[in-house]
Amino acid sequence: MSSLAKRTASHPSDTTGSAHDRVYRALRARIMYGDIAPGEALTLRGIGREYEVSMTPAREALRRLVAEGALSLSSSGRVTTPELSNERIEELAALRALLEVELSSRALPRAHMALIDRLQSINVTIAEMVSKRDAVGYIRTNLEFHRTLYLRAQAPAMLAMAETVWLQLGPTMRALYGRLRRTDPPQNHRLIIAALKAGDEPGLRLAVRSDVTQGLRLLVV
Amino acid sequence: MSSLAKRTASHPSDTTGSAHDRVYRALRARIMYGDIAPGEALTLRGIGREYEVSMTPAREALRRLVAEGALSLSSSGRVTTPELSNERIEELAALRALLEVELSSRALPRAHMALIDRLQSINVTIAEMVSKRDAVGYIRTNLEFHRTLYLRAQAPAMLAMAETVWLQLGPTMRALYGRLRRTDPPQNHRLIIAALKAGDEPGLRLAVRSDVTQGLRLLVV
DNA sequence: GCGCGGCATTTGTGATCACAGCATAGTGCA
DNA sequence: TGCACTATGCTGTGATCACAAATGCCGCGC
Repeated sequence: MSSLAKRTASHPSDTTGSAHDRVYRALRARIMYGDIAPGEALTLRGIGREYEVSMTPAREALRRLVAEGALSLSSSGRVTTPELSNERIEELAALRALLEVELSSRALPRAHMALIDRLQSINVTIAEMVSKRDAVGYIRTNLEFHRTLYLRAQAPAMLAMAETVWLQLGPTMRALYGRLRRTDPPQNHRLIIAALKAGDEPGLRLAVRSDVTQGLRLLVV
Repeated sequence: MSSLAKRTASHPSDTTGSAHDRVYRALRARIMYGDIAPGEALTLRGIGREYEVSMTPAREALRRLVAEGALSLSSSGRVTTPELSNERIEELAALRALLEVELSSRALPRAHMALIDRLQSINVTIAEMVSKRDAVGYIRTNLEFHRTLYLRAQAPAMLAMAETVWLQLGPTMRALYGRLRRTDPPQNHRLIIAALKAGDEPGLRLAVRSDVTQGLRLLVV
């Protein structure tokens, strides 16, 4: 409901590229950052109306997101944002651990001071989001922290897979960060930065695994 | 060329489901099993003519495959099967190792005798494909071996990711198995089966890693 | 023989439409 | 008052068309 209003207001009117791609990017960001609740239905004509395109580009954007696992397709062709089972959440968490530990490990030898500064600055923004109770902003900035680190791994295919997992967890993540009350500082992020500074690979792997796993553990009811 | 003729002849006319899904499944199988050479171009109208559908389902099938990384999209919208760089091949091989070692490890405690028998029988078929010099059949049966094992891991999201990697490597695989001349028995598969029988997890991880990595090493020119 | 410019064809994109299936709300009956 | 059924609207599917851009080809000039 509120997301509908926000959505229309906050459209940056990104007119670059083709229509279906514009719709795709907009929806992808909204899903990955938890702006859409699990179980919400998306219709072709609704999307088309919202982004001022016809059904054709809306359909392409939706099907692409379905192909990436960001949306689920009912047997009758209806598209909704998925409600994940506990087993699926655990599996996706395991995938995050597997992929992101490897990515961080590959990024470690290339981590200069400039990168660490950048990560620390992102951490400050995360703390702001926490204090503002901005769930979407929190998720977005948190993932930006991870992406910034993993970009140094020079492994585009692996990073793409990790982002696909984030996308699948997006709608569920919102439920998580609504649940955690305490204004916790990103403690695991500090451990990650410390391990990067020290060049401590085992420590880095452990810190990344903890950061990725721990939040999602709250989700498993 | 020859694949064009074979394609038309070997269509099992799978009429189940919607048109775009039928086209998608057919193309996906052909790509994954190396029936299409790297760099080959696919056109909307061409696919439509070939599978007797209009441009709309053809476009959906192609875009879905592009979303999964099975096909690459040029800046002008042209769709071709990708020609992978060495870095990309190495990265995908690393992904295969990462995912499939984990999958096999999860499958190990659930591996009954029936599964092992099944794997051995698939191995026999692989040997037949090798002796028949049937590259597509070899790749298909080889992947069936892996899929049969990983299905026991009860990790659908992880298996889907592994299959996505197979899909991305598909067109390149054909070039590989055209290159290896010797009629080698699937030695690593024997090691995998032996480790399964013995319940030897470290041995299993090593055998899977070797099997996945070794073939692709030949590809890196 | 080789390179370059212009044209015809092919290609992807997006809009629109007809149609069939599904969901839901409303109605009638017990 | 409760429930079953029907009908209306809504949804996805696939075909077709108009359009613009890019490709590839052919011939001309050097």
